[in-house]
This record gives sequence, structure tokens and C-alpha cells, in this order.
Amino acid sequence: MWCAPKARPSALSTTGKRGEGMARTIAKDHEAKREAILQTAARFFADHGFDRASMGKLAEACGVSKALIYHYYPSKDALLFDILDTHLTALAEVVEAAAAQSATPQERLRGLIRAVLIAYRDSDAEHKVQLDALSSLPEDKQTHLRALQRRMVGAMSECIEAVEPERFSARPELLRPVTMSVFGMLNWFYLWHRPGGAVDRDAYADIVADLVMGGVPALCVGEAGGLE
Amino acid sequence: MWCAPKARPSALSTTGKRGEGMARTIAKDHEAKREAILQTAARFFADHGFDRASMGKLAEACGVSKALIYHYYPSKDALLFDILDTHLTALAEVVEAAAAQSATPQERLRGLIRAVLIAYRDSDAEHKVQLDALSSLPEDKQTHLRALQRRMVGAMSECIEAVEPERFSARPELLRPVTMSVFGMLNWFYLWHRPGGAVDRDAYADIVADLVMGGVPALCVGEAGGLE
DNA sequence: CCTACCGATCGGTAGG
DNA sequence: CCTACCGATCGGTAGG
Repeated sequence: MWCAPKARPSALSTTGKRGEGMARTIAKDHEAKREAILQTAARFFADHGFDRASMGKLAEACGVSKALIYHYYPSKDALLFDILDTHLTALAEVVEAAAAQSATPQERLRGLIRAVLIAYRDSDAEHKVQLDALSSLPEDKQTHLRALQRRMVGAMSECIEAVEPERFSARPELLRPVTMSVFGMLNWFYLWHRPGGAVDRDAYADIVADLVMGGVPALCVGEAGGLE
Repeated sequence: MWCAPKARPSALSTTGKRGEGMARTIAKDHEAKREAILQTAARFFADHGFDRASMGKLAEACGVSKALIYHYYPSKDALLFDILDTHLTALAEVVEAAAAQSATPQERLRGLIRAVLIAYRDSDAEHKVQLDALSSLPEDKQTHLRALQRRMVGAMSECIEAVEPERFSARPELLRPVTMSVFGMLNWFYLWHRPGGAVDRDAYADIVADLVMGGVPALCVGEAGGLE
């Protein structure tokens, strides 16, 4: 991370034959600094909006120069991608682990919903950035990230289906809307939740779980739901 | 519709007309032009993101000069505000009208949910712009718009409460999270719904209504979930 | 790891 | 002297 070309001995030195000679040690705190930038950037982008947040102001918020950020990331988009990739990868793993728990379907679904909200706790910024800026990424980057989202949706979908298998085998077209309803409830949470309020994340996880588990049996089977 | 500046059947195309000899009147189509700009802008801001959408490109999409847009609106922010104010005012009126219907609480809630989704049908662009850009408006403008949102939330909240008054008087702190859950489901809809799919807006309205009306009685009052 | 810059483009406004 | 507009360009600032 710090190059000192002027101080380096010339190629005439005896070690020159071996090429680079001494291996440049990668700074011990390289990774730590990169991660610090990543986290600060997520917060900064979330607070100001990705487009309005300039790299210069971000550098200021990080307490480093703009050039340093460009030392770690080749572009603003690359920084955004790393934020979202790190976030969604962790999230997909959490969700799939919770979905693989051996328990009753009810307990597993409740645990999964709880796990998502807990995972969101320390990722409000990343979550917001995702909603704000994911679609401004180049298509191939988007494809990769949306695949991670799809893993989450798939795991949730299976857990929901397992709670009422007969109903969803009778009305399979209901599974996707119900799954998306759950994500709607969860992904909307950060917009109205105020820490310290009467309903914390665990309490809200139970509300969501109760609504879906209590509501699915009430889904009207009789009425022909809107086939176009 | 507005993307092709060559053949515009629109109200904005009077520019090229000869019309010599005609006295300049106060444009009869002034209001029509303003509304055309408003609608095109909503679509354009939704598609490209408010910050990335330049006034120049918007003018191009409208088939007019940038200066003409500034003739109607003093600033980009003023245009954004008019989009959101028009949208949210109409929405608040729709919601309050549906909430005032005389019917059983169940029918009223179902009708309200349906009314919101139908109102969203022709306002996907405005809805998206709201989520994308409302918070970038100056504070006083935000305050005015958030008051409109609060009217919607209030009407929905009352309709939900009326379905299970005893439960919510026993656990009043549940009303807000349940209300927000419903808006989460509704406001998330546009992100996954594809027109022509198996579940259209009316069908989804019924799903949401069933989930909340079936789910609220299942909300656990104590510690363990009360599913019967 | 910074200062010094660039090509381009931004939102907004001039004269006529 | 007005309203309704356009071609051209302003001073600043963006990402890099």
C-alpha cells in the first residue's frame, strides 16, 4: 500500500537478477482498512443516497483521501458491489442455515423470520443501499446479486410451504405471493421501526410469523383468485 | 409514449405549428402541457432514478426544451414535489373514502386494501419515485408529504383495529406493527409483480386481506403462539 | 497516500 | 409591454 520507488535501489543491485527481490509485504492492516472503508461507505451511501454521495465526501467521512479509496476499489460501482455482495452473501447463508434446522415447520419458519430480522439489525445501511442502488449496477453484477436474493426467497418459500403443504399443493400459485408478502413485511421494517419502541425485532418477528401462520389457513380456497 | 420526439400526438407538440398572425393567448393548453410534463417526469424519474435523471434528458424524453420545463417549474425539486404531492393527495383521498364506507369491518378492510392496490396500478412510477427521492426534498416539503402518508396510515390503522377491537384494546402496541405489515405487503408489490401473472391485483388484495384478518386472531397474547 | 487537475455534465438562467 | 418559448451558455462540481 505504500510504494517507495525513489528509495528503492536500482536494478543494478545484485538482487536485481531475481527480479523483484524482496517481496513487498502486504500491509497487515490492508484488509482491516478495506473493511473499515466498506462499512463507512455503506453507512454513508445509505444516509445520503448512492448517487448524491460523492467519493470526495465519502473520503472525508472515512478520514482518508479520495485517492486511497481508489487504491482499494477501482470505481464507485465496485465499492457498491462489494457492499452488496458481502451483505447478501452473509444473508443467504443465515437464511439457508435457519431453513435447514430440524424442528417443526412452525418453529422453523418462526426461527427463519427471526434470523432475517436479526441479520438486518446490523445491516440497516446495507439493506437501504440495496434498495436504493442495486438496479444502477451493470447487468452482470446485478445478476450475481439477484441470485443471492433468490436463494433467500427460495429458502423462505420452502419453509412457508412446509407449514401448510396441502393448501399450497391445492393452490400452488399462492406460494409466491405469500412469500413475497413476508419479505414485504420484513423489508419494510426499517422504514418505520424506531429502536427503543414498544416492539423490538424479536417481537416483530413473532408478529410476522403469527400473521403468516394464522393467515395462510384463512386464505380463501373457494374464490377463483384472479386468473387473467 | 414520449420517447420519440419525431411523431408526438401529444399536447406538447404545438411548438412547430405555424400559427402566424394568431395573437399569443394565454395558452389554453398550459395546464395540459404541465400535466404531460408531470407524467412523463414521473415515469422518467422512476426509470432512471431521480438523481441520475438530468433535466436535459427529461426534456428530450418530453420532446421539449429544457427551458420549457423551467417555464413550468422553477426547479427540479419543485417538479419532484408536484409529482409526489399530486400522487399522495389522490391516494389519501382514495384511502379515506374507502375507510369511510359503511360495511362490516371485514368488508371495509378488504375494500380498502383493494382500493390501495388499484390506486397503485396507474401510479407505479409515482410510487417508485416516492420511495427513491422523497427524502431528498427540503424538510418542509417532506413534512407536508409525510402528513399525507400519515393520513393513509391512520385510515388503514382504524380499519384494521375495527376488525378485532378487543384484541387491539388488550394489546394496543400491536396495531402499529400490524398496520405497517400491511403497508409492507402492499408497497412491496410492485417489486415482484409481473402483469399477466397468475396473481393480479385483485387476487393479491384478497391474499393480503386474508392474511391480516386470519392472522390477527392468531397473534399470540402471551409468550407461546396461540394457534388453534 | 495527497495535490492537482481532466473531460463531461450537472441544474439553472442569460438575452432576445 | 406581455406571455411563451428557444439556442446557447453560465458557474460549480461530479467521478476518476
